[in-house]
Amino acid sequence: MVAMKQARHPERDEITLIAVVGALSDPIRLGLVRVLADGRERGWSELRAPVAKSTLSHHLRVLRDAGITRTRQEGTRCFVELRRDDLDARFPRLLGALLSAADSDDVGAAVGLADDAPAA
Amino acid sequence: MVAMKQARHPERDEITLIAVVGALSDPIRLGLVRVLADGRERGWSELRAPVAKSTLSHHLRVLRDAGITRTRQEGTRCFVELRRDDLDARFPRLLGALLSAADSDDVGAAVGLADDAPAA
DNA sequence: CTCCTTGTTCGATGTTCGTAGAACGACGAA
DNA sequence: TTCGTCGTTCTACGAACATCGAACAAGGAG
Repeated sequence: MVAMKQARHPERDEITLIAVVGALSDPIRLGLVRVLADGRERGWSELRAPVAKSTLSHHLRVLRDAGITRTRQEGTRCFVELRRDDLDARFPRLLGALLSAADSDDVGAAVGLADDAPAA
Repeated sequence: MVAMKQARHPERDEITLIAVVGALSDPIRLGLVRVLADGRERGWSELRAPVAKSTLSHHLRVLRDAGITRTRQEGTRCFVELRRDDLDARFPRLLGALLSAADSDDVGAAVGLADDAPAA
């Protein structure tokens, strides 16, 4: 797994609003964030999205580059989690308001968890 | 002024989160929203943005189409205002959190008011 | 009526984005 | 070692987007 060369995790202070909002303006990515909203760390394979795996990898990279998620590697598996603390520190109430709004609109409903994943 | 043929104002219930977030992922548009955040209605000529007038017209249309602003015509002049009530009703706390975040990042600082415009 | 101002629309251009498939590298299992 | 799995990167393509200048239409001012 070519070792994630370029994909850095921005520091908390490097997170910009435009990058965050831009990343969340896509239904798939917002759906992924909704799935991660319970704070639980998820493996790639638990995530279900109606796109090719290369596309999913791309979306997860955009989220990571924007500072919205953190990725951890363990052997060949990768895990993602929401950087809720950093986001709340940087932009108070933004993530909460966004998630509430996403729930009421049911944005990214096509994104979900695999059947064998632990429930929220 | 070809009478704004196609640019409709979506009803409150037609406003979607994705359209709102997508519209606000551009620094110029977010800057415009910041300028309008005081609730005051502004004329086109009061708005200062580092883009050509046709581009400004485009950005204002995107905001209008997303349901973020309302445009009123008076003779040849146009006026914009924020649809704060509708946005707050549709997505509680979202606009406030977004504006606070935009202030802390000083997003769209290049957008402002003309010198002769009434102060905020 | 004749300008002048104002904002929209059109056409064009260059860029970014979402998407997919193929090839690759790293790890684990047999 | 030989596979098979997993995720990334490369490459490519169409769509969407930001931008501008020019042309245009509707009013207002003279």
